[in-house]
Amino acid sequence: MATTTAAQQRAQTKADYDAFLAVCPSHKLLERISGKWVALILTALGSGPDCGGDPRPMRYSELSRLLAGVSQKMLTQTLRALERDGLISRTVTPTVPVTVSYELTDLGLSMYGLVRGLKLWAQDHMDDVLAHRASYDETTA
Amino acid sequence: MATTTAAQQRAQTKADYDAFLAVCPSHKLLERISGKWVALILTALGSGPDCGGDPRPMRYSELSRLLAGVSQKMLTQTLRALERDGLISRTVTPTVPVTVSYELTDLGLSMYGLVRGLKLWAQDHMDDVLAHRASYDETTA
DNA sequence: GGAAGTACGCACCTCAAGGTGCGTAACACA
DNA sequence: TGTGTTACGCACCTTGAGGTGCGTACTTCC
Repeated sequence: MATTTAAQQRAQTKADYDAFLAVCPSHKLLERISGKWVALILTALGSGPDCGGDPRPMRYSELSRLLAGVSQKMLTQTLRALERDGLISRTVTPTVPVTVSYELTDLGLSMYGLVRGLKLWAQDHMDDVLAHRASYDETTA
Repeated sequence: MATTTAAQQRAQTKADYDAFLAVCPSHKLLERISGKWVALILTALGSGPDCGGDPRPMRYSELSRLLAGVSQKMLTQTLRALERDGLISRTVTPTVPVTVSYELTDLGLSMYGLVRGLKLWAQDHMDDVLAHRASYDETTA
């Protein structure tokens, strides 16, 4: 058959789209930023422990205490991933027990700006969203 | 024992933090926006099929063809969730085969602005990130 | 008469993100 | 002697987001 069926056509289109998604920069950004602890870490490093100050380097144990819910494994894993992407820098000081501190790079600071934008939008509009959600559930139930 | 041990103290702090995360608006926003197809749908409805135009209502089948990778189940599920949150509106026209069209609400349009911000950042900085990632992998391997 | 479109619902399955728990080497403090 | 801290590595396990496939009720086109 020289003619392609509609099904074949759809499969091809879908494959093309998947390939597009695999290289799409926006998609990769969402993958990074949507990690469960990424935004929390960026915010901590970008605005200090009180979430209202200036960017400041922090130690591993300090982050661990601040983000009390994070497991050590996930904290390490997330920090490594952010360092890999050039968003934070890792500094080891060989004191008696080793001291490791993490700091936002310029690129990381720029991404923190994005996260802060998300936070501001959430503060402004998220209660609207939750109100809609509640009323939807009410009328549907 | 009247004194709390260090372990008990940590457990309490972690419980408090988990409770905080459960109601944190920013966290809820991230949960919504990081769905695999959410940003794609918002972008489609917010800037037309060519990703460069104006907001425009679209039919279910039109979205399905545009986002060629999405399964019918996920498309329906995501649209429902967005409708539940008051971000899009669903309109049913009882033609011969039913016609359903989806459109951004004002709230959804506002969230689309956020997504567009993410897209612009990605276009500007994501190759930096990927470059860092590649060089990190190179020196580590 | 078989294929295709319209907008889904439902049941089942996979896979990876994230969590849990244990071990470390060297030291301080009680 | 035992508990705590520092910054992890490693092995195992759970959970849920997302995917796959099938069915529908009606119609139109080739």
